[in-house]
Amino acid sequence: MKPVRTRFAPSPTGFMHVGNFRTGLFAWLVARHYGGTFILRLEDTDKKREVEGSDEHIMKCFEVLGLAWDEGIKVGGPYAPYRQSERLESYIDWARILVDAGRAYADPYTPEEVEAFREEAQAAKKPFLYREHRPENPPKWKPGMPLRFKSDPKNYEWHDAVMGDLHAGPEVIDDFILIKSDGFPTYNFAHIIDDHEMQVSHVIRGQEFIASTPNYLNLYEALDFERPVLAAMPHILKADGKKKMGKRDGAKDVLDYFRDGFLPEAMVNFISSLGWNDGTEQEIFTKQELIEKFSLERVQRSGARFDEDRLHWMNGVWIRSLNVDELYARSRNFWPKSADAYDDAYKTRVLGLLQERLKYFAEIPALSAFFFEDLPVDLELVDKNKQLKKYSRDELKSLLTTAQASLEQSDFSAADLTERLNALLDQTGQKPGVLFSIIRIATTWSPSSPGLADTLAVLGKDISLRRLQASLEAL
RNA sequence: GGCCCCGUCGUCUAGUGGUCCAGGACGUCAGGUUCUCAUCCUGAAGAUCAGGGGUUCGACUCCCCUCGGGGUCACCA
Repeated sequence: MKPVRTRFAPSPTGFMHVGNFRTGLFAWLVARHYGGTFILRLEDTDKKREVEGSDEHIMKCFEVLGLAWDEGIKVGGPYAPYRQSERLESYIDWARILVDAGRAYADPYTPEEVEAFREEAQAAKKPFLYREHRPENPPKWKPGMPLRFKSDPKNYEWHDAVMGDLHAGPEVIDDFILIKSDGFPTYNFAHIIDDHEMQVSHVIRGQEFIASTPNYLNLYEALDFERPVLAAMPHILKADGKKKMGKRDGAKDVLDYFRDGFLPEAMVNFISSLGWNDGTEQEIFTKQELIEKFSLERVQRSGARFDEDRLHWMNGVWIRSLNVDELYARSRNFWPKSADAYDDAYKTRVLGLLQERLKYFAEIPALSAFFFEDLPVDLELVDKNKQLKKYSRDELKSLLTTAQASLEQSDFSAADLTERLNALLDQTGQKPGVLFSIIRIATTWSPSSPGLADTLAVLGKDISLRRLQASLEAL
């Protein structure tokens, strides 16, 4: 078997969304699975659509999710350069070979004339086929003129690693443009030359290319290139597709998720689960497991919707699986301004309490606010509380006073706090629903918080007692 | 419009002729875990396998038709 070499070859036309990225991830997985090579190539042959900075963006997506490329832009490799705009001579060379073999010719028409042909076909409700207007004596081609492939229409059957056996008739094969008048090759031509020169073994791309595959097959023959393994990836659809699951993808920028504090492990796990599974009931996969178990044959043929709820759940699973120190190291950029005054040890303890209720890091400020600053007294928390609203302010105050007396004696270790809180239950004859609720509210003024004893232990004696006193005065 | 691809719980999916009156996960709902939120545990609802015809002793699985969705028909990728 030939060495496995896969590539991801995006065009630098904007940010990368989850759908694009998954294609790259799968190509990466195939390479790693077979101990092969993963190439990151840039298809920048359309200068008009190019968006500055997208190459950096693309690379960052891979870097941030921990997917290294062995050859490609920035890192180089034996088949450099890996930007198509820097490989122009190569395309011209192959174009000349095709011209000399009588398999390519100059397109003598103006864009307007071609457009007229197209409209004609449209009016007749027929698909447009340039070859029906193939000129009899085309001028000799030279750079600056559009060059077309002289196709040889025929039936094709081919195997797609994902879609299975596919076929198409000669009616879909046409004389497409090889080299544009600006001297740049089209994707249709350039990717075939590059894949051949770079020894790419698996061409993994979106299923929108299925329709043009017969043309590529025809070109492979004209060039006498070996066919690579072909794999068409189904699309990822919008989550809120409702009835009109129309528009494809619509997914967010991959980096947006990273900015919101989703873990690379979870992103890779989740994206790979969109359209792939290993046939067992396993849901959580490490990158290593993915590498071992992945196969194109098990990729789904139908499109998948991007369900953020499921991503949230999965990210939570990964957050809970990390130890706190590791988690803290990764969460550094997500703490609120008010946390600046506190040291790493304190924030790590806070994070320890947040860990099991965090879905992604961007939630940290909202969930941890009361650990860093006194929240305003909000009497509604008391008045709207199902248990507390049955009691008068004086009764509640009396409970707090009793608690205050006991807590003043505490060393504020979680163990001692737990013991005292339990003793307070006996002493006041109250249910936890009442006693703990009022203490929790009086020390956090937050609608929710981690367990009372743990929260007080992290808050510490000074802050806890000070807030208790302030609340006593405010009630 | 031509050609091509797809169609199992709301969502991601298991399923390759019988072990499926269809299994798992997310989500939802209910209950439990000394307060809240979350975690964790238990349970429930949820898919006439898009519909209709065949083939077969037997079909989610094979064939045909219909419907629905998507892709493509660029000097874009």
